[in-house]
Parts: sequence; structure tokens; C-alpha cells
Amino acid sequence: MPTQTAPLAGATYPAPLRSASSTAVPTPGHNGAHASLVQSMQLMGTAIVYPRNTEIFGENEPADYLYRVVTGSVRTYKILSDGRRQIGGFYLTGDIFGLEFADRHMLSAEAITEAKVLAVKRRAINALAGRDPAVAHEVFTLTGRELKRVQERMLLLVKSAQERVAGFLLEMAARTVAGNAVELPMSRQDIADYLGLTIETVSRALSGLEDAAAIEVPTARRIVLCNRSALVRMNG
Amino acid sequence: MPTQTAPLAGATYPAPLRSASSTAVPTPGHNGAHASLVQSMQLMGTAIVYPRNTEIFGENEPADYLYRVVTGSVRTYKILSDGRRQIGGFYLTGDIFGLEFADRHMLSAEAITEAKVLAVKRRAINALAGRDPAVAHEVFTLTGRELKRVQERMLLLVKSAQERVAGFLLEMAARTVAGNAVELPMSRQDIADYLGLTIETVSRALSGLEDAAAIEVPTARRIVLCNRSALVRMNG
DNA sequence: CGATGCGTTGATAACTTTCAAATTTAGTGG
DNA sequence: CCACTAAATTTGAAAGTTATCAACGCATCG
Repeated sequence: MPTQTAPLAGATYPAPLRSASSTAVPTPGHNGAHASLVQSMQLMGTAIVYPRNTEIFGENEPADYLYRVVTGSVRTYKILSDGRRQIGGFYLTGDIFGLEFADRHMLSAEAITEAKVLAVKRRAINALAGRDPAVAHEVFTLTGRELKRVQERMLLLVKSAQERVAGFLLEMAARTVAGNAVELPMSRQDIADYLGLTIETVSRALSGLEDAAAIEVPTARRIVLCNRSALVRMNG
Repeated sequence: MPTQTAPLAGATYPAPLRSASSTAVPTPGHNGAHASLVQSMQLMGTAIVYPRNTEIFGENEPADYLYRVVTGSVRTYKILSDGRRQIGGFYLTGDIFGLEFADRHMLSAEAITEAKVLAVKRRAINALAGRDPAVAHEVFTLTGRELKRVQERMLLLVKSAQERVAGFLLEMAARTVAGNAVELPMSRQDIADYLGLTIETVSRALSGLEDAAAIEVPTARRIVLCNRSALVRMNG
């Protein structure tokens, strides 16, 4: 089914959020908005280090925890019936993941690089949200941002290969502190599975952007955005 | 950005839901779950009839109302910078639309066929949700379903044309009461803009499915699903 | 130094779009 | 109610894009 709208703006919800359904990805990067949630997770949470490419949780497992990336990076994904892998999202330092409307994960999560992850019992956060409206509000903000992200992703998926890659780079750049250089933690295969393309097409799109002088690719994982407006233009 | 998870399962949120961000499409069809919300909307709402192809609300307008389709059908959409139109969702009788996390609509809405629409002040619903936890819960359920739908839509968008069309037909069939016949209120152009394809490709995919004896197309708008398992197989 | 994995590049095939035209359907006016 | 015009849909052929298959380069690591 379709597409886009969510709860009510300007509402106050003293609501039960019991086992609704579905999932959403939290907003990475801008964490200033989640001060109390992040802070609380810090206190309640357990930090675990996952080596590269190891599973953090699997599809259909009970969603008992909420996670926050302390260091490293994480991907969520789903294996489709035809064997393809669709990546749900990338989570960088500071990002929160594992948010679910349902009581089971709809996606699996893996460490892309070695990742230190803070895991907090969902129940604990729920209890906290019950006591602290600010925390509850943060959870909603996360949900809202996630919806927006998924929508933007949908818009990305109807574009051409080069537009998708350009959009991806802009997205990663926006999530990364650095000036114009983006350090990609994920492989070309990860990017391809995120954008619904093949690695060859991703590689060619990057080469094309390089030829167009929009980016530089000193190493495969490091990309310099030389001409952001060109990227924006390509992004659609 | 990416993708999928949302609020916390099994939580109780006495939360402020003020101007978060983003949008989501409510779940059409199965309305049994929203008894009290629907009922309340019935009492509070104003019914308006929109002729075919007229605007119900526009992108960036204040999202002051929540809508429910009484009769007819509605589409939400967004015009992309390159002129293409991306359809956000289709809303059939009983469906609720106009849900937003933000205080302005991210999409425009139009009547596909003449549509009788119930419009209810958002504030009124918020107030009701504040008093009635069941209503608040319904709003969350809608949000959760919407997230799930957007995710499924994302999965659809990375597939082949024929898979997308097959998936679309299954979706519409699931939302329609009728046995195996689906009466499509929308044009091929609407379908194409929903699936990120051209009308020609949609038409050819339908012809292909017809050749494969998976469907019959007595008239352009009426489709009979002869072999559902074939469609499911194609759907991925 | 030879494996092994990852990324790039090339050639070809498959798929989708684009452009064009034929066909059907719907709406209007007589 | 019929005829006619306009719009929508289908179909065909050619062009463009992306996937697939294959080879090559480059780095890391035993």
C-alpha cells in the first residue's frame, strides 16, 4: 500500500502504544533533539561491541531492546524471497535504531564496521516515557522523522541510477560532520542494496559523477563533494 | 534516509505529539479496528462532496483537518521538481487520510472519482484522543500501519515492472470487498505514477499478466484475478 | 608472493522509456 | 438515442538505461 501521513500535528497523546504494527528508522545525526532520551539510554543501557558483519538482531526476533550506536555503523536489512537483499537503513554514531511498532523486528541488523552499541530494554524506555513527557515526545519525533525519511527514500527509488547515487551522497554528507568529504563505512554492495541497484551501476554512477567533476573518489570509501549544487541538481 | 522502525511496542505514551515531522498514509479497508475514531469522526465531521479531479487540500497547506472517505476515492500526490507526479497513496471508501506529523500537508489530495469526504478538525480529534485512550491508540495503530505500508511500497519499488503491477493488483484486491474482481477507480496514469512507471509499461505489464492467464481485463478499469498464486509468485 | 575480496571497467543482453500510431472508451451535442 | 469529438488505453518500433556476465586492477592478509 501507499504512503504518507501520520499522527496528528499539535496533539497531546496520553496514549497506549501497544503492539501496533510496523517499523521505522530513527533519525541519525541530529541528536540534540533527543537529549533526555539519549541521556537516559546512557544510564540504563548496556554497551556491547559487535565485530564487523555480525548480527545484532534478526528478523522476527522479539523487539525487546532499543539501540543506540555509540561508535561504528550498522545496517538493517531484509532478504527478499528472490534472494535479493534490501537494506532498510544505515545507522551511524549517535543514531538510534531498533524502533518498532510491532513486538518483533521486521528487519535484521548487522554491524557494518565494528560497532559499539548501547542496548536498552524497551520496557525501561516505555516506563520512562510514561513518567517523562519529554522522553515520550522524543520517541514521537523519532517516529515522525523516520516516516519522513522513508518517504524521501521512496522518492529516491523512482529516480535514475545517477540521481539515486547523488541523493545518497547528499544524504550521507548531511549526516556526517566533515566539510565536503564523506567517509563511507559501507561497501558498494551495501549501497547498491540500499538504492535498489547493482554494484556495477553504483560504481559507474560514481565514475560518472567524477567525470562530471561533481565528486572526487580518492579511495573507494572516501568521497569528496566538489560541487554540491551539481549533485543537488542531479538529485532531482 | 533509510527506513524502518517506529515507536515502542507495548508502550504507554502520555506524550505530547507536537509538530513532529512527516506524513503517513492511514490504513484503508479494514476499519473494524477504528471503531471509536470512525464513530467520533462521524459525529464531529462535516461531509463535503468533491467532484472528480478537484483538490481536497494542497501541499504546504495547514493540516488542520483529518479526512475520511465516505464514498468515492482519493489520491494524494506530489509534483517533483522535474515535473513528474509521484502518487503517495490511494484512499477508498472508509479510508482515513490527511494524517500528518507536521502541521502542514506534505502532499496534495484530489478526488479521483466524485468523492464524499468527511472532514474533522484535527484539534477536535486531538482533544478526543486526550480524553479517550482508545482513540489515541487508534491513531497510533493507523500510524503503525502506515509505516508498514510505506515499507512495503519501498519493497515494491525495487522490483520489475511486472512485479510492481502484480503487487499493486494484489494490494487493491486485498482492499476491496469483491471476490476476484477489482474495480479500479484510478487511471493508468495514476497507477503509473504510483508505481514509478510509465502508462505504457503498466499497460504492457497488464497485457503480459493477461497472456500469462493470471488476470482478465474485461474493461480497462475492471480486472479479474484468475490466478492469485501466479500473481503472488510474480510479486516476489 | 600468491590468495582473496572488493571495486572498476567493458561488452552484451534484458528491460523500460520514448515516440508514434491504432484502438477503444467516454463525454457532448444534436 | 446516435453521432461525433476528445480522452484514455493499447500496441509497435526504436532509443536509452540498467543488469548480467566477464575480465582486470588493487588492496589486504596469510
